[in-house]
Amino acid sequence: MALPRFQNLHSDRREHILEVAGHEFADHGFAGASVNRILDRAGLSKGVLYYYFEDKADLFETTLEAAVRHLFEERGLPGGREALGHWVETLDADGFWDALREMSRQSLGLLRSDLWYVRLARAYPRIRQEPAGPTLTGNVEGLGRGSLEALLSRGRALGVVRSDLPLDFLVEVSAALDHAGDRWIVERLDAMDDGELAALMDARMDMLRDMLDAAHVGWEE
Amino acid sequence: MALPRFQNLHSDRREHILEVAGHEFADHGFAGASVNRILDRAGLSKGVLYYYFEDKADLFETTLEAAVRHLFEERGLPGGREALGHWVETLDADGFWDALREMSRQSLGLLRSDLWYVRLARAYPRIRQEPAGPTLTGNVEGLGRGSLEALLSRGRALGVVRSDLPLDFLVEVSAALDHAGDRWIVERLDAMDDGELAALMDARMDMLRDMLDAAHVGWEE
Amino acid sequence: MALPRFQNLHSDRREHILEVAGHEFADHGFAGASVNRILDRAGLSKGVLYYYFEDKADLFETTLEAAVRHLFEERGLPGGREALGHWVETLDADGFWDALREMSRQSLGLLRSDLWYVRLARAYPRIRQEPAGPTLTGNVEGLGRGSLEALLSRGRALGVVRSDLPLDFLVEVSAALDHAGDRWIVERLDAMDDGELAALMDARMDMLRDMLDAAHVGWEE
Amino acid sequence: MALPRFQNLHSDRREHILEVAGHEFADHGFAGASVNRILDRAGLSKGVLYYYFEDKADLFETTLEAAVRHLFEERGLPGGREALGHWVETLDADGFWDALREMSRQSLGLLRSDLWYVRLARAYPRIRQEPAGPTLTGNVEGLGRGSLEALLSRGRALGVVRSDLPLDFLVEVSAALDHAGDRWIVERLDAMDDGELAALMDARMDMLRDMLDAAHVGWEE
DNA sequence: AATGAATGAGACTTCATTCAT
DNA sequence: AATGAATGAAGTCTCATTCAT
Repeated sequence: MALPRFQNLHSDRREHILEVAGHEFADHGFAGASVNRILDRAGLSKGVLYYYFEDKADLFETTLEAAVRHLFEERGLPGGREALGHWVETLDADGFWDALREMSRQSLGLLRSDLWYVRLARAYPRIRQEPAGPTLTGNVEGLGRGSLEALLSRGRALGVVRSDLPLDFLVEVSAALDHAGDRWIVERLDAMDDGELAALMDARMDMLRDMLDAAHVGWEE
Repeated sequence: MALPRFQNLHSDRREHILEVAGHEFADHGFAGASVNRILDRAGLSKGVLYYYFEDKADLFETTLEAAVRHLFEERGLPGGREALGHWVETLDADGFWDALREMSRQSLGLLRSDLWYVRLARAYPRIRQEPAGPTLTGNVEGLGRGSLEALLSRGRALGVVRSDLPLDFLVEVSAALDHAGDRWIVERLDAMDDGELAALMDARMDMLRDMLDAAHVGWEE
Repeated sequence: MALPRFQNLHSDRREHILEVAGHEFADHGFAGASVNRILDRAGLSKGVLYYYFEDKADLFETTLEAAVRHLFEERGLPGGREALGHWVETLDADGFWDALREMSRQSLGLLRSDLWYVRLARAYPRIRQEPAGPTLTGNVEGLGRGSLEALLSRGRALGVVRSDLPLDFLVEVSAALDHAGDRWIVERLDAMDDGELAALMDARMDMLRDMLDAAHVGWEE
Repeated sequence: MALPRFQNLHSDRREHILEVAGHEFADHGFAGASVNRILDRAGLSKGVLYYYFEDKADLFETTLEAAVRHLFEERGLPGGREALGHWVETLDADGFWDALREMSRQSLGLLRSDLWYVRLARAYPRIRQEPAGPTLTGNVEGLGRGSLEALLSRGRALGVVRSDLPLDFLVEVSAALDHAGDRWIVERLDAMDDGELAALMDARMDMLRDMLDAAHVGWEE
């Protein structure tokens, strides 16, 4: 994580660095991103990066974490795992699938945005798979998928999500399905009318529910 | 695609080049792969690669196509789209889900292998998403996902696969679910006993069937 | 010069090689021309070039010589220096400037052609100046500028060309003026009407005559 | 043009880079020049060139521009087009041909020099014609031929230079004649005594005047 | 007589990172 | 506290030429 001095930086400058880096990583992935390009575009000297960050991986991690924080704030959710947990615990069995639907809708909504942290979040599942990618600490990794994991965990406690499979597995597979659907839809966004879009979104949601439904039972963790 | 002379090469040597390249691309993706490393490991001189291939992208494409061909042969399936089509057409409604289960099982079986073409096939969905990736011809691209697409298309004709969503969408989402499940499983393979493995495999299959089942209707393409 | 076996080649094939090489050298100069590209385009094997030619420079020299020969034949002039000399000796003082005018006109006429030997001849003055260019034997070099040199020499004998400066100098300078004028004109050919073109051509010719006129006297060689 | 940091470089070092590059380009042209060789000879590391310049073309352009600037300073002329214009406007009809003679003499004087900027200026007309040459901005291009063009333009205003042909044409043709003459002379410099040299120089000058003289009239631009 | 596979040096360029100031 | 010049390895690709067959 960024060296402590980074926090002492004027917040405008800090944010600007993160923005430029966020776009670069979103555009080119981790390995493909160019530190030089980031520095150029941010109008920074070469040395400054290594003054504030350990290395490229550290910059990426810091940027990603900031992106997650921005996303939480954007949705009116308090940042951090704890606060998220509180929100999730307010859900009851009746509202559960609606909450999931809401989360699913947001993931698509994000696709249209050009905000750096949205773009980075969108690119993250891809970057995560890069062979030469940075080894992310559990912290950022957890925050990134925290919403979904917390939600499903709560769903299980409420008895509406299947418990015959490991929670991790469900999270992984649900996220993949979500992202694949997003990608497919967004590529054809211009060619679709609102009716088709709504139908696809609902179908994707139904798929998720069908997959996760508590009708399946039996796995003990 | 590779210059014609590549086909005239002694098959051992040809295969060796493909193997080395396959491992490199599987390990590092397209952009991350190093032509120099491939050349070194294959014991080739600096310039020879460009005697057989147009460029790096051509090498990748050729390697990928060879991998697909190997996979077809491995499974006892005749190569090429036509032959695949014939096989798919022999399926009837009763045998359909079993065929899908079989295909799904195979995708997992592949994960344990260290054969270059298996590793490359496994890495392909990831490479495909690289921002600076090579633009693949529809040919290779099609062959790679041909099995699943042909299968689902047949399933639809048999009335067992839902027709309320675009076929493409189903293919994309099914493949993503398949791969995500594979990845999760293979990372924990050593810590699982056979019972758990079988249960997961079946669950993944059930998820696929639930998603694709013809119980959902109404989308017109 | 090309190894003797080159002459034994079937004339169609020989001509084809020269044509492809001629275009390549005309397009890219000597250093910039790619032997590989020539070989590819002519459908020849790598080895064949070094079977018929010493090296790249030899190929260039041979091609250039063939181009000169073609040009002589095209103009209905017999090839070689001797024959040219005979033709020049038929000129008398009255016809001299007309012959020069004719020669000047032809140089422009050549600019419109896409024949390989014309293009090569056109490119030659440029190639000649390349620092890494081939050291040309006096033979080809002489043939290329032979017409002009013979003509001016004859003009001197007839008393119409100045003898106060070295012949070589006059040849060099006249050729440069000719080529520079050509280049300027051909770049604007599409934007000129026939009247302007004729005026320029005449002006260029007058310049040449003014430069060369025997009114200037006194240089002893 | 060179990245701004190049201007901040210590002037010795800057000049040294330009000198090495100037010699290299003068010796081998643009395409033939080797960036590696320049780096080696200047004692620079492999990457540093791209820290100061965009690419090879940018290095060339920068070097050329610096050469032009040096030449202006050398002749005691203020750099830039404006200043040149002022000087030219001081000429009157009587002094015009003397000024031209002076300029012509200087062009020969330059030929003896081994200064990098002189050599580059001398090589420029050749480099300009390279098929794969860099596309030069009008700025450098203009400065290089600015003197002659400004001079002829002034000559026209004074009524001593012919106006029956496009100014561009006269510039192009005069420059070519000048260069060809220079080249011829310099190659034989050692074998000539002062009298011969003076005679040739005068003759070349007379040729130029004969060509350009206002005795010819009628072309409207 | 003719091939064509193979060479390896060298081309231009980008990279993440360091370090003296 | 912060800079920015400098590094040098590695990147992909092209080149003219050779040589065993």
